[in-house]
Amino acid sequence: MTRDRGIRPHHKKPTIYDVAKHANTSTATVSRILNNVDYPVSDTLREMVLASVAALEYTPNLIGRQLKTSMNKDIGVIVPNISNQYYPLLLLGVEDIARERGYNVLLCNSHRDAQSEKKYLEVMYQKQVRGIILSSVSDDHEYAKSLLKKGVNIVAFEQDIPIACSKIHFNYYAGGYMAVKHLIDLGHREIGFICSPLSKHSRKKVYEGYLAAFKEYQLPVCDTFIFISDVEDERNEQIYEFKNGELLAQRAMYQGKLPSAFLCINDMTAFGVIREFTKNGIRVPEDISIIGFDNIPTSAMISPPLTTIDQCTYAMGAITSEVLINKLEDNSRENVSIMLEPSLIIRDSVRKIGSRSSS
Amino acid sequence: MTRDRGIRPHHKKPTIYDVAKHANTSTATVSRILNNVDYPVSDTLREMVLASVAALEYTPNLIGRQLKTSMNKDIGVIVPNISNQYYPLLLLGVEDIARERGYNVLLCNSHRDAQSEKKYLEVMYQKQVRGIILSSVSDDHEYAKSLLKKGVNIVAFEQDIPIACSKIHFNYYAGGYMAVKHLIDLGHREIGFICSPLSKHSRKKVYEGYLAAFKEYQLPVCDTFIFISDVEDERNEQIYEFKNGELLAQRAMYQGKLPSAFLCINDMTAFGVIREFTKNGIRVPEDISIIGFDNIPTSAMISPPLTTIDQCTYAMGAITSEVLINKLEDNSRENVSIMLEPSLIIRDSVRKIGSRSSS
DNA sequence: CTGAAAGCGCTAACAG
DNA sequence: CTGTTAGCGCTTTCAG
Repeated sequence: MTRDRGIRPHHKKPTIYDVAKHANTSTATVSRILNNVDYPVSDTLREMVLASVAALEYTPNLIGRQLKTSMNKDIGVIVPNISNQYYPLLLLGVEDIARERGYNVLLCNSHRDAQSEKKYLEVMYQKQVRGIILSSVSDDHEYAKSLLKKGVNIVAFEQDIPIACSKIHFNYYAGGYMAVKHLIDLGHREIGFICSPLSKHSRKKVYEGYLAAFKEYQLPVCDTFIFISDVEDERNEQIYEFKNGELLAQRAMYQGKLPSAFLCINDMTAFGVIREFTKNGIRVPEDISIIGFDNIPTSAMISPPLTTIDQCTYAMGAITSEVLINKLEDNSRENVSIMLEPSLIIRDSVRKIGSRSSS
Repeated sequence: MTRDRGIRPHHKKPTIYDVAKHANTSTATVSRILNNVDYPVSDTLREMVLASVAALEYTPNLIGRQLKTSMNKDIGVIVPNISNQYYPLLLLGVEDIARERGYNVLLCNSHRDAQSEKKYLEVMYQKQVRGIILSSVSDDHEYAKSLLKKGVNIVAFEQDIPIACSKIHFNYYAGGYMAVKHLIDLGHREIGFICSPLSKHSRKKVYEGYLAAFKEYQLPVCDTFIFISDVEDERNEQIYEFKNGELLAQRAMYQGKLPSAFLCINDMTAFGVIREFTKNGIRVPEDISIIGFDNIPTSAMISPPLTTIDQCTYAMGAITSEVLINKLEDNSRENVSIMLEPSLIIRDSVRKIGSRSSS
């Protein structure tokens, strides 16, 4: 006997039972029709059910369905902070692919707090999310590891996390190298480096690439042109990077001699550097060339438009999303480790210099 | 008799039944302990249950809980496009309050497509989301209205949507007025306006405020200084606004006489205007003053730092979130309509001019 | 203080 | 082709 739910109060949402009753059929039939399974249903019934669905304004309850099927179509994304211009682009890539394949995105900002990160991971797990894109800030990977063991799929975004999952990397080393090579090709020999603390893997790699280019061209590295700050402000990284650029540019100026070009660890820092130089009458690129890193959207919109290294952020997001969803839909897939390559975006903040700059 | 689920395969997640069995008690007790309800439970049992939870690494399944309780702790947010610098800030405000009050955010980018918007609304409804923050792009409000009728709470963000819900507005009119007043106070008399099409309410209001200030000061509006483009590109608004600024600045230059100052409809447009002028040897603010609108983060980081109207985006997000959650937790609350006021951010892109500029 | 059992809305055997 | 029914994991009466 069908369960009798009695009269449903008016404010309650209609369920599949209501539809079945209204169409004089069973919930099984309704479910079959609604899910478009290739299961034979008579046209008469189909029409009636569809009519009832419309009449009752019935909408399936995904919670009920999920409880039954354990089919979850969400992917969780944890990023440090979406107000950093970098992440929205990433997210857009993730979301576009997700939508294409029928997934929804659950976004969480960890605010660079390991506590928050863990809490969000927990919530996602409790919500039965089966796939997570993690741009982790935590040093403690135990929880992520345990999720993996529990069958959650994780794709690590831009980090060397010692857990067995797919990883999406960016070749920062090549980016640093490429930037310096470009400068050298344009005649620069004294090339400085402006950077926030080398506490992050990405920064270290850019720096290594920077050094490698000198070696490759058998050019001397001049330590006095390397400015690396030693304090970090995790709370407000955008402003921080900018201010850091200002500060180090100032320090460089006070020191006396300037190189003919600077590589900045990211575009935001480059903005600060350019601002500080401009303020002091040092023109970019006439007096000094600046090259950034990241290619955030605004880098094309400042004066002068910034020459920079593109990180193909959107594409990274799209690929990350794809790797994760592929795994979700075919668990036999192997974990992969993908590294994306930089490309040089030439704009107006670097100039060619004819001769070796006087020393 | 308790349902016997038999032996649970190893890969399956432990359920509350497993915990109960392991602790030699009932699911009711486990549930009570886990939910911290003030229900008397003996210390012995509590300890045993907690031990079992730990031993089995049990994590409650929120889907089961939600199906039972109809308690959903998500709030949906639909924005046009998060890659616009404006929205991440908004979202951060929304999320901070949400987290504080135990809610999670479901983010969706409508990409300014009414179809997408509706689809996301549907998905949210199906997921039993009870509260939605909607920055709508659709002209068809029928679906939103129907959701309202079905008990979903909606807060409309920055738009005059004809449905009975709470609304959060920004006083664009006052912003436009304030910007022009600032310019006038600094001696400017010929003040131009650069804007994308007046198809949006916000732009119209800024324009009205712009005009109102002239009236207030009994100054003539000079139509030849007003540049409003007539094509819109919804797909890539950031770049579009920038290019629009470049284009209209160019048009202004070709036309011959320039005003002493321009109000730009948003910071991105101002970036384009500044870029175009700078490229052509017209200095900001020495030769022409520029004031923006929005106060996006990068507006402080360009050269010169942009004087602009602050839209307190983060605060708007926080308030929106609060209004929504208040309603969710106390449905007797009345709908409110809140308007936030602009404030002037003085930086370096506007200069004082001593005398009336020669005509 | 504790436990049995009834469902929340849905799908999918399984039996006609 | 159609319908009955057993749960998915959880909370919460209700009865001890």
